[in-house]
Amino acid sequence: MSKDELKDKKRQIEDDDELEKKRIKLEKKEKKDKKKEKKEKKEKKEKKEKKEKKDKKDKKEKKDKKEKKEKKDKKGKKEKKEDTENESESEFFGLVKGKTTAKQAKKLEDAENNPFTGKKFSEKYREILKKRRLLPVHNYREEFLKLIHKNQILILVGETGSGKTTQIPQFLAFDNQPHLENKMIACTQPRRVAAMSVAKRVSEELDVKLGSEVGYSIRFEDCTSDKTFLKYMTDGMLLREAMTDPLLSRYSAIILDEAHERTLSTDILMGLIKEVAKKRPELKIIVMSATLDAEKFQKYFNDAPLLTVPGRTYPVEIYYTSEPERDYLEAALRTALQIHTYEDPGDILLFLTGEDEIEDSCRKLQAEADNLMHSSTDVGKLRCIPLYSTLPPNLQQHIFDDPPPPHGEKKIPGRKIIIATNIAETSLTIDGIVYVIDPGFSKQKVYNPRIRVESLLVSPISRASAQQRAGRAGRTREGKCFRLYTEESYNNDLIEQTYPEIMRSNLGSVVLQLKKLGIDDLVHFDFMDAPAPETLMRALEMLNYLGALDDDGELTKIGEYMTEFPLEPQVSRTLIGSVDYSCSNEVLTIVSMLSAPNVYLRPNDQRKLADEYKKQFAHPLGDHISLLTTYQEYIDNGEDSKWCYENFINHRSIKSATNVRNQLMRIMNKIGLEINTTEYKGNGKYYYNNICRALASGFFMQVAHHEKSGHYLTLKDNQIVHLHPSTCILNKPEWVVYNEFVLTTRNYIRTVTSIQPEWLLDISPEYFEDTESLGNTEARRIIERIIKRRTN
DNA sequence: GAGCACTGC
Repeated sequence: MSKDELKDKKRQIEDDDELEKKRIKLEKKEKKDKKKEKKEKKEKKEKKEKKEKKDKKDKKEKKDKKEKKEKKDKKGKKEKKEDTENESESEFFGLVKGKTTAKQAKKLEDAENNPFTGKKFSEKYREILKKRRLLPVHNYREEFLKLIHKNQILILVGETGSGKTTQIPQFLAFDNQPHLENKMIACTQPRRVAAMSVAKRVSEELDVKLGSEVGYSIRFEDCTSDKTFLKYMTDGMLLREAMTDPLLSRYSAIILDEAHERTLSTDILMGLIKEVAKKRPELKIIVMSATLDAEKFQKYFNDAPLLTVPGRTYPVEIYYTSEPERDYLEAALRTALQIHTYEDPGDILLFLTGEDEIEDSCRKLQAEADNLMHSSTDVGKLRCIPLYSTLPPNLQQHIFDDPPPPHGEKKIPGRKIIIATNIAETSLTIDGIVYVIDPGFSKQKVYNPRIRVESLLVSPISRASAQQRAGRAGRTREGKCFRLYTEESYNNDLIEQTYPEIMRSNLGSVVLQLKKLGIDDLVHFDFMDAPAPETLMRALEMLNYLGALDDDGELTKIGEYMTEFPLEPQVSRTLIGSVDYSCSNEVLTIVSMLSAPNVYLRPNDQRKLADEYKKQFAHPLGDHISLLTTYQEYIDNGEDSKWCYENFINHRSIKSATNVRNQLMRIMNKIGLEINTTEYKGNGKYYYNNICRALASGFFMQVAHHEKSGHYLTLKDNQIVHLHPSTCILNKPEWVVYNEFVLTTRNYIRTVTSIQPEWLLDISPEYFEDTESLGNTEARRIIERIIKRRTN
């Protein structure tokens, strides 16, 4: 095991390097291609550029006109007919914007030259085109066009394999012709990889280079140019853009894909876009979803029409248990062995809830299956493969391995079983799965606004999830899904849809974003599903204490700054505050480390050793300083992957911290926040003191006091908490700030740093001066004593 | 003396 893991680790590092190399190669290649193209296209380009310049001028004029008009419209609510008339004048090979037909588009697609580039179509293009036309969505092109001509908003439901994500934006491009107006079509995705890979695919389908006419935009990477008219992006990225351009004026159309996933960003975007639609009647909006929950979307978007496109999947037979299962783990493993013994060849996908559970089950099942194989000549080999997000990518790759070869004299074929978290329900599709085992549970985030704690709870899944899971069995041929609950339970106990994230989260950053978007009345904001009022109140209250909102609920200067950072409010407040404590350079590092996934590796069989290595970074003041030291050591050692490996540091994680750090630093420069540092003298007392004060300046609402009774109590909520065992703090300091409250077997506070109570009163007198709210605690009496001393 | 469903800016 240990050797394997070490190997895997090495491989992981190598993989990273290889990726880097590949990327460089690609970049080089792209440069070469560019040169070639340049030669070939010089003449054409020049002509085109002239034309484009002209067009741009025209467009600018139009824009100006438009803006003027919009202003007028605001005042007098004049009709906007003229606008659309102007735009329909621009022509695209005889296709009139907003009036095109599928036949016309087909003709352009079949032409000699690419209508978007003027370049001759490649052979590859024609091959792909043939396949594209076999996609189910293709039969609905005309219908789609008719609907989008007549309506501003369209709901489109397409099951897996319909081709909606790749085709619909292209269908729209021929009709909407954003390139003629220097505008873009945006298509949002909940995940980065999806945005990247779909953009790549579509650029091939349109026979253009990725990043030119078709591009993508995700955090840390903007792969677009001024030619781009079709942009795939993460939903969070579009939301970011909306903060500086609330009318989304760069876009002529917006497609929200995977809307059924109801991420925080999609939900906010939906509310926002509904508003923008009123102000921009020419903006086209398509909301795409995979489930049959379309009615809700229709209703929300003022009874928008619905287009349903069938998918291309195979039927899946569903089996329920006749009695409820007491122990879903035991039942899952039993079912897996039964399938392996009695069912036809085909791989299995088993859904469990978390890393530990998966690793345990893998071991158990592997042992039992091996036993079975040795004791019976009718059973083949079973290979168990774990899958969860924190698994290194090279280990994740095993899910694509071939099943084990036939075994024994009877040549019984082998089978693989993938034991996965919810990652296999949304993010990753695995082909070749024929059997799905669904115990009906997943870990879900829940938020308790009363004690302001988010935690993960194993909870029953929704019917929509159950359907999604079952569907995983029918991607390559007919499959079977074994649900480890009764049919009655499915119908009566499971909820229809998982509650959207917005109803299960701390809304601090959401509220801040909405304020920045100019939404003043949050309580009456048109959410598709409104969050609990108490959650909103908690968020407003917190932002007020942080100084991001004034007492009237208006965004302050500090609040403005905070919205610039892709960070939780407490964290961005800390970063801004650190400038005043002359340590923004160090705090920048700390918050970047907090943003990255845990950097400390702890391989199962080397835990003690790993802990020993971690101690070299430990600092008596607390874990935040340890993070700082770790990062500084990493930099001092040349950002070396070997050094990481030898010191049990996750290279990928710490590399992502450097990425985040660079981004945050750019933002600080942009808004004019100084990057400063306190001179390190002697034992560094002032240096560290300032850092701890800065931490308290953002996290003063997350303070715990070590009471004489021996345990820590959080201030205000008076929860009994324990220092998380991963902490580097040995002597329990009397006062601490914590980064995270984690609720597992006990209440833990994680990533903890020692502070002084006097600081708290300096930082936020209004939060602490109301000492009654601190409860009947020692902490309260100490605070009261300090106040008294100060007034004297 | 223990964990971390999954994402995103």
